[in-house]
This record gives sequence, structure tokens and C-alpha cells, in this order.
Amino acid sequence: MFYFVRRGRCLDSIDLKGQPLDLDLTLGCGQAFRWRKREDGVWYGVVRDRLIELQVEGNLVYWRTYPDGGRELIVDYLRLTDDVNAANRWLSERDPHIAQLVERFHGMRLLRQDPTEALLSFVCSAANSIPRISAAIEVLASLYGELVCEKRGVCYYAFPKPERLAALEPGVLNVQGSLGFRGENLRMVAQQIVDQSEGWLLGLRNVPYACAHAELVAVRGVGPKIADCVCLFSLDKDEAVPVDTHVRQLAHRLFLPDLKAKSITNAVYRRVVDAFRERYGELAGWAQQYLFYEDLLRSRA
DNA sequence: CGTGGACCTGCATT
DNA sequence: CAATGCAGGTCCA
Repeated sequence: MFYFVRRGRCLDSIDLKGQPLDLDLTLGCGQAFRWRKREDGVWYGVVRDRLIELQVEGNLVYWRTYPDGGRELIVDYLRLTDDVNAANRWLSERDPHIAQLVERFHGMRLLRQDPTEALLSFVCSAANSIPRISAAIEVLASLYGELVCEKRGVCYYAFPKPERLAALEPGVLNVQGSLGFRGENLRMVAQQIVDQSEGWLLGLRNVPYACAHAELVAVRGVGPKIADCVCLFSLDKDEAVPVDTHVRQLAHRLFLPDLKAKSITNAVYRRVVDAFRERYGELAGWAQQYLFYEDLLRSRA
């Protein structure tokens, strides 16, 4: 915090009011791909049209944006008006294992990301590793994103608009960022977003989960997993459960001992989702994120 | 409805 | 050093 103050301009803070926020967990748990942590412990990343710097000290989150004036953006993105304590209590009462993870990963939150960025980002995530997804997205932003700011000689770019990606020649995205076969998927999904009416994707925040999910999987190149990522990380659908290889395996271990399948068919996907929904109801997505991250750490060990 | 393969690429393991 | 496996999937036969 003192470092922040010395750096000078436009320091501000937001009172967390007793609600937990751990940036290492929230920004590093695999739900967003554009955040990095500086040597001095400050997290920075581009959200929409701003570069944001964040640091938590005690019950305050210190922040700065370039250009400035991004307070509302931060409150919205970090979901700072949510009652996370209540959610964690509710989950903990239902499952002692989750209660343990709530302690261990205290302050891990779900974000409210931009739906277009979330959709296009997770298209890049198919059978890919998290470091490579992040690297690819930075390449895309620097090539096709609008300049957000320049700070200490470094340029920061917004996530590319779908119009820009859709207009590219087929094939160029396969090479750029080493996207491989995901490149063509990305271009096609971008085109389909453009083809929809303005505000279509954002409007899915105002419809029920099942409806939003159905509209997303109707997009070519978007399956149930990516659709659920978009629902959970950007559309306020806290009951959404993205089922990937990690989640399938941990569901098998914890809930569904007779789940023999080694691949995720539609039926398997539904069974895993139902198991989560049955146990964690409207907050199944939060439970998923705790369990997913535990499994991620385990697999990296 | 379930299964197997194709799709790109780079890093890790054998 | 070559071969194989694998990574927050989706589509198709």
C-alpha cells in the first residue's frame, strides 16, 4: 500500500465491508486469462477499455485505472456488492468438503467478465493449457485490440472486437498465438456474434440459465463446456457448472463412483451437472470453482 | 445414445 | 534425440 502511495497518482480504495477477496485466487484460478502479478505484489490486467491495478490490504482493495475513472468497472467486475460470506456459509452447511475448501481458498470469487471476451477466450481454451491460452490472448490483443494506454513505454491493448476477428482471412489465426485448430473456431464464433443482433450476448444476463445456455450452444463451435464457462464467468449464472476433464474426474471420485466413461458425452455431462445441482443448487458454479481449483493444484503438484 | 477420430501446437515425459 | 502424451473441447461419422 505504501508503495502504491509513493507511486502517486489517483490512489483510491474500496471498503470490502467484511467480504473476503483474495486476488491471487480470484485472478489466478483459471476463470480469466489476462491478469499478471508484478514483483511488488500488484495485480494488473486489461478489463474492457482500461488497464487496472489492484492490491488488497486488510479489508480494503486499493485500485488504479488507466485511463482513470474505473471505479464502477472494478466494483462490477469483482462483484463487490455480492454477499460472498452468505454464499460460502450456505455451501459450507451443505458439504463439509466444500467448507474445508472455503477456508483453504478464502477470498476466491467468481468474476463478472465481459461476455464477448469470455466467449472468445474460452473458444481458445479447447484442449489447451492455461499458460498457452493466456499467451495466445495477449498476442491477439496486441495485434487486433485497441490501444488502452501506454505506461512506462509498454502498450496495453483491449480484447479484440469480434468484428475485427471475423474479418480476418481464414487461417491467419491458426498461426498467430499458436492457436492451431482453435483459430478457425475463433473466427467463426466471432462472425456468429457479429451476425446476432446488437446486445444479444449481454442480454443473456436477463434470461434464465437454461435459456442462455441453449442460445450459446446453438453457436457453431460452442459446446456445453464453453457455454457454461460463459454463463458462470460473465452472465451471472451461478448455477452453471462447466464440466471439463478435471471436473469429470473429481465428480467421479466424489459423487459418482459408478461413472465409468472416460470421455465426456452429453449424457455424462448431464449426470455430472445434475450431481452438482443436486448438492449445491443455485450455487453449484461456486462449488465447481472451489473443487476445480483444488484439482488443478493437485494435478500441478 | 455411446464410441472413436480429427483437429494444431508446444512443452513434458519416456 | 525420436516418439508419445496431453492440455479447462467440439464436431462428425
